[in-house]
Amino acid sequence: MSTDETTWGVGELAGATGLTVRTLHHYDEIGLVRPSRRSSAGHRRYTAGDVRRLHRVLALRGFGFALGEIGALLDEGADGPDARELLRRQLDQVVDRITRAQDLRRRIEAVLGRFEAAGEASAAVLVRLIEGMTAVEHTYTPEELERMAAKRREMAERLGPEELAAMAERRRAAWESMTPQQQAEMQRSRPPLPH
Amino acid sequence: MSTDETTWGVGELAGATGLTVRTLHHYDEIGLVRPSRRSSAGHRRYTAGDVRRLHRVLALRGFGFALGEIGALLDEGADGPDARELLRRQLDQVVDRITRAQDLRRRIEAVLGRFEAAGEASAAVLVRLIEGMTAVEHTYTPEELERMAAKRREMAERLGPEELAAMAERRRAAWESMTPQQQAEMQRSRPPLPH
DNA sequence: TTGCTCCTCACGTCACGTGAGGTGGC
DNA sequence: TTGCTCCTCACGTCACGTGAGGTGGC
Repeated sequence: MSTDETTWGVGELAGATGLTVRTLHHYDEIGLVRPSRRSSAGHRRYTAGDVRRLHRVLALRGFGFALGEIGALLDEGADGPDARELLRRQLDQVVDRITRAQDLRRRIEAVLGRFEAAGEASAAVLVRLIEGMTAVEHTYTPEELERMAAKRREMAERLGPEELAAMAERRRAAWESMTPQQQAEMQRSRPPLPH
Repeated sequence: MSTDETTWGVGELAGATGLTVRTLHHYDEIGLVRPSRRSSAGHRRYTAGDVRRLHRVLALRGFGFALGEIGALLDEGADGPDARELLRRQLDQVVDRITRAQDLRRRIEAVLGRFEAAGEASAAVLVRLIEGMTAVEHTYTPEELERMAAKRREMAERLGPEELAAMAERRRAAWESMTPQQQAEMQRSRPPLPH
């Protein structure tokens, strides 16, 4: 049995996979995908086995795993990470990402609607609109928020953007008149700010 | 008119906002929110105006803007960024994030289902399942993919995970038997891999 | 004197991007 | 000899986290 001598250069592989050469260098550096050979000039030579490993890496990467996790999954002994658990955690994270992104989307669309309704397109107007939507909401329970949201939707049909901005301004002024302790009190139920 | 002398310390403000002290230091460093004063000992003292600015920053941050964009929005002269455009771009990005996250969610759920149906819970099985789902799909048109997906769903009911893994293995072997040029040819329509 | 808060460096994170300066094969 | 690909440092990105070592007010 002689070993199969077909190997690929880093540029060929980059072209075939859509990766950059730098990315392949990186995977080599961190030990994720190492070319089994080097040419006499020190150039990386990837064997069929290396290419196979690379494609597993890319498949796993497409599922959202971190490079470290991918390495652990591919190199596992009996000790490796619990694959099932890892996958479930991935799922939880994605679901969470979806939820928060959808929430953000609704908020952006709401502001965008009011913003485009406003005659003036200045950044100041935008800031006030966003300020108005953000400031007090976290203070209330979900049910209260729902009622307020409904009320606000209703009002948005009667009031123009300027009046809404004025209201936000009043809320802001109220907030600023509080001591930090009172502010903290109002925000107690609030989780670390979204990222 | 005498200036209002009420000021807040960095710790107070951190407590009230849920930020860390380090975050406030960071915002100071990059010039986003600077305390107007320092105590004789060099401690940061935030005025009501500073606190106001901080809250605008947090409101904008909650809408997904980068700190640099927030600074530009708050400090804009007539030259500042086009707020409307910025907001629209935000929306586009979120919509895109949602789409990709939902797609990933479906793929994870599909693999998770097959994985939990499989008796063996090893990482190797997971890798093969994911490999099988990823490898060839990018080669075909959306319609072909749809047909294949239907076929696969149908087969998944008849075949066990081992057989599916064996099929993935055959696809992989076929892929590896190609030259990089042929592989590139097959992947030509494929965008840079998802991140 | 003991805690507590505050301060300023300064390196680490994650997955590479982007030059900088140089060498080898066609 | 000219291009082209390849090489190895090594700093930059983004929004902070995390000590390290030290000072000031109650």
